[in-house]
Amino acid sequence: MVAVSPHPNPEPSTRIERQSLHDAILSRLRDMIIEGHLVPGTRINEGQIGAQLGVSRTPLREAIKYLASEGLVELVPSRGAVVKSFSAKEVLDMIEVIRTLEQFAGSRACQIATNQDIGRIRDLHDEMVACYRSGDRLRYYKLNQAIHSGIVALADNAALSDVHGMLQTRLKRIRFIGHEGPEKWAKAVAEHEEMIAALEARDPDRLSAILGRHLTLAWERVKDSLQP
Amino acid sequence: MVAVSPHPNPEPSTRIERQSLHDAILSRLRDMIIEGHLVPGTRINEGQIGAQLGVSRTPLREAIKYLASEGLVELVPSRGAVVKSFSAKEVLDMIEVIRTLEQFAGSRACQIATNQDIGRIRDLHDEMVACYRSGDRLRYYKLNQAIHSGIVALADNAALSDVHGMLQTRLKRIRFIGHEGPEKWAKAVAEHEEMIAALEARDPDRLSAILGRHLTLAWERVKDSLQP
DNA sequence: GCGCTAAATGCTGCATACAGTATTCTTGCT
DNA sequence: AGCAAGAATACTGTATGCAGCATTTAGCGC
Repeated sequence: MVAVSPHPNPEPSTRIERQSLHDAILSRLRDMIIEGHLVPGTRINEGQIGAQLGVSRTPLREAIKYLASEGLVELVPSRGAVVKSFSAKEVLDMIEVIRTLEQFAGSRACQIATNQDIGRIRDLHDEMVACYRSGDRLRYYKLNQAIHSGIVALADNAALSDVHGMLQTRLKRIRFIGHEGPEKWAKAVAEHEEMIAALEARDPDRLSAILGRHLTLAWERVKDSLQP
Repeated sequence: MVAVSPHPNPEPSTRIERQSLHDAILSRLRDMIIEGHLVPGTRINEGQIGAQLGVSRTPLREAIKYLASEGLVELVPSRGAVVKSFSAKEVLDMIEVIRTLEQFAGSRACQIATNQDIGRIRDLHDEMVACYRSGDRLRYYKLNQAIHSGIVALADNAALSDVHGMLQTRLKRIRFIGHEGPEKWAKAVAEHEEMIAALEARDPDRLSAILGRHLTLAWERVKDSLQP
């Protein structure tokens, strides 16, 4: 059983030719993992995926090595790459590191962000709230991520954005699955509102506290859908 | 000018055949970067390095992609990989993230580490002090790193160890160069002693404070040898 | 029918070959 | 001599081929 895609032979529809092939393969693979087309625990068949993407195994293997360093796949000697599957503890660990990073970022942001920077986050937030009201979950999800990345970016620390982005990417698949009930969703939106307010008030302690709570909620949202 | 190695033709002495070729190439490349044989800013000539290592370009390129994700090299389209060079701000940013991570790790360690775990860190510390007294800088340096990684490991958080290790790796080259004067070195050793004491006392606040100071010292130690 | 062994298949890991692009060198001009 | 344009070289990016290992399948004995 390979189960690489729900569509066994879905025409090589999504061929690749834009920009750098490496980057293109990379994002396609990431998407396939995040969206669940590549199920955790399954081996990546280079021949098959290569054919599906319309590239030879060489650049595909290079992209896989990159993903391995990102932690999305695991390299098993003589058996190629396996889509990494995360235990509940591993997910919790990631969330706790993200919490730490975002709290640090938030404090910095309160110090150095310009009003304009904060305004841009507020705009994203307003847009996200609109998606919440209209029930547009996918766009909500994207904007949610953008806000968190945005706050981290306000800290103006490349290494911070790097590691935060890496952990976010690892979690994307988990978050992508989880669909919270209406109460938790409402709570999440309310917390976001508080976050933005604390940021606008440039109150690092308040921002830190609310970010902490928010990530605890994120954990509660996904924890039940995970293996021990 | 390529300037890949100080020795233009140093016999292909260090051929590779052990374990997984991928891992072997990876650590060789990391060493070459950390030890300065591959100077920041220079392009990596796949043919030359491949010949030097005794492997073809294919697995070498795969390893390079891995290093790119680790942030040790940068991929430039149609020009291959360039050894990443870090500005002073980037280094400072990394150190601040490491500080945040280690403080989080330290707090956790105070809560969950066993006495035996802490004892092992103490042993490393004692060994390091011995190297300090005997002036064995290289071993001191290695043990220093091991202690910091060890404290992070005590937090029992894989994601934390991951990102901490990644940033440590990026900084290794910088640290490798910096040779502090006797006063700063003595100060560093004294701080380490305090760190271990705080850990043994399981006092997270004290440990956090000393870790913070220690990393500030690390910054002061290297900042002058960096470009703006 | 069940388990074991051996052949056959499939896949990974590495090397090589080739095409396209950047870089360097050369040549001719001012 | 200095500069520009074109040729020659060198290197990267991708595909393909082949050897070795893993897995599956077929055959055989019990």
